[in-house]
Amino acid sequence: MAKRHLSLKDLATELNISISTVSRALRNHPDISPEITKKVQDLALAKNYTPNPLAMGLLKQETRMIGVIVPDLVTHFYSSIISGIEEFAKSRGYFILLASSYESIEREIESVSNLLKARVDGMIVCLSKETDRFEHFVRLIENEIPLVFFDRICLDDQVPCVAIDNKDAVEKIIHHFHEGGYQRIAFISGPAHLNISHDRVAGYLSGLKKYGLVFDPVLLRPCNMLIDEAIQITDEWLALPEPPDAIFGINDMVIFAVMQELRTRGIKIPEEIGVIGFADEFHASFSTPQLTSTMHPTREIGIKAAELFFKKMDDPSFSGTVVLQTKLAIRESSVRK
Amino acid sequence: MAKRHLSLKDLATELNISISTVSRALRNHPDISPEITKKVQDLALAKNYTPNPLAMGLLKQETRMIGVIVPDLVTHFYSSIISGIEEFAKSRGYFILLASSYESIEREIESVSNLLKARVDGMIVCLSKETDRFEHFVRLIENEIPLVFFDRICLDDQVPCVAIDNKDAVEKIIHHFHEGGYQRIAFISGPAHLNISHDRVAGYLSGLKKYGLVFDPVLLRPCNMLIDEAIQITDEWLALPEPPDAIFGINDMVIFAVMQELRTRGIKIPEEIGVIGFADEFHASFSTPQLTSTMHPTREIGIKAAELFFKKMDDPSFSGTVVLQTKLAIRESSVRK
DNA sequence: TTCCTCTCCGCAAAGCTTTGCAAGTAGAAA
DNA sequence: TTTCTACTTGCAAAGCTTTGCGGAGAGGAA
Repeated sequence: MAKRHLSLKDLATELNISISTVSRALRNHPDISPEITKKVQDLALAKNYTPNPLAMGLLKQETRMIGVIVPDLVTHFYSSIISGIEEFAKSRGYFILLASSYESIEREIESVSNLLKARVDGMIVCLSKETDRFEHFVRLIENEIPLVFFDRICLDDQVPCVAIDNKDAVEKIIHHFHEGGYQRIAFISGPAHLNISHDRVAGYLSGLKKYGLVFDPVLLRPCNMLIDEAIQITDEWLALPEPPDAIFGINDMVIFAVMQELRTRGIKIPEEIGVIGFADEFHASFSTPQLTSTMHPTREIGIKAAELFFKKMDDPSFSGTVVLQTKLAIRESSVRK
Repeated sequence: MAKRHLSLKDLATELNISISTVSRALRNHPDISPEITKKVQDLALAKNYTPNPLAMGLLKQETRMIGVIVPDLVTHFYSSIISGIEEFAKSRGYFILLASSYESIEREIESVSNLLKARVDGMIVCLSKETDRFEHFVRLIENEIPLVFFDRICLDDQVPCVAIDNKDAVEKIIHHFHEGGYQRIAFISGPAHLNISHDRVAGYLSGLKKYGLVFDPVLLRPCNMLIDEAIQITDEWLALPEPPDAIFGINDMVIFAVMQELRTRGIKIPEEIGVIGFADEFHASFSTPQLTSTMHPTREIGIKAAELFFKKMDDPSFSGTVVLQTKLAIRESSVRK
């Protein structure tokens, strides 16, 4: 199809000198005379020569590509993080090879394998919601392939991770609800094996305790992050003799589903039930009522993850988790008039 | 850093045969005896050998990577299309190299250049909103590098394109408003040089005519797709002696800004002003009131774009625009009770 | 004049794969 | 026994770049 790209050989032929001289001239090697150097560089510029990354990669044993695996591409949370990673990577001359696990561990494993086949220099990953075993990542570690996790993390004793302060984030939510006079705070959590779930549950328990609220096991429900499930749970709570007066959930999906269900049933937010989500600016601001939510520093997460990635490249023994703080953006859905 | 990947040489050394024999054995070449073939394949499987794409690329003059340039990564519209492209590409054994133009023509040009340096086999692109000159793409065409545009397109006499039926989409909107008794329909369009703008304007004009509505130039405003601008335009319309009774806009951003402004001013949707957007399911369904909107077949756009890409690879002379139909999802924001 | 020392440039290998061609062995035919 | 065919396998080049090392030429010193 495409015409062949220009190579050193082409330049060398045109100038009637050897390939190695051209190569050296382009890198300003002192062995090469100023005249030839100039002639070569001028021609390269005029003809728009760029070195062939395949050849370089073969030689240097690197592709300058980072594999990025996310649960999905369309959720704002992930696309924003990807955007951050991409920006930082680009500044270092690296490209991103994107793969989606579609929240499935099988496809996650497949993605790891595909990226490996593509010879990426390393990977930045957010676990799928199903991921409760990690052999596919252990294999990477054993082969000393740089790896970084973000948000949903594991193996953090060996792998650099970027996470938010999940416990603190939930305590902030409890605090805010408590201040507004809400008493029975319900939490739709995620799959138990995910760090974001149990860290947030920890925050839920410690938060309740801290503010002298009673823990009712009925009001803590794990879920698989599906809309129908969230609606189902909401229904069950509303059927309780003592239903909750506040609900928060583990992500956008879940909490918007709750809001819609409450609205369908004519339950007023925030008067009857206060609602808080983990959502992004755009969604939260344009919903009605505007949604109080924990704001993730998404772009920062991406940039930090990329930063750790390069650190890991330089120092294979590097690990440790960077914890970023969240901010509770208080809007209408949790503030009674 | 990472340990070297396994190569044919490693297998050859281990089996005490030549590299070429290993290569042939893996591809079931008839010249190789069944015993050796089996031995090689077993070892390759056991050791998890995968061919080095850099070497293959160098040899075959292809990278099996497609460069994808979008205005941004975080808008659902684009991420969903990317997801579609990725899926189709993966099924063909291709990877995607992602780049964002951030709606800037300079960064778009830079991205084209970066992807070229990375030696992608071709590109799939959605123009930035600023893009009103196309030399950077003409250069690709001249070098016979496969190129496909989607949504915001140009050079469609030489480049395969995927677009939606913009004119028809807007006519549907006008039709629906008209049926609901709305008379003064206002349209916040986009930059004049984009096809999506002028095609939709064409639909606006033909739609008004078709349904016997008067065209008032004041109610057709181009904008640069910024929130503040949309709010500003809304304000100006509301200050008119005869304000519009229906508004639709060129994308999510714009129309949510309008809704928020109307809400701030206590103007009832859809009773006083009907509103329709070009938005995605998720946003539209969870807003209040639920937003009537033109649904893009985003995933299909992505898949189709990828399909055309491969067609273009096979046949360099191929071009032509595939037009996909939209559907107007009627929800609350445009239906008076 | 002869030898030494710079200066400047080219050869060749390595990194990995595919593939045309040459070469080897074994068996069969003469 | 000799020669030819058929069957297997290996050599080497190409695709592109970097770099150690060897070499050629020029100039100066002895």
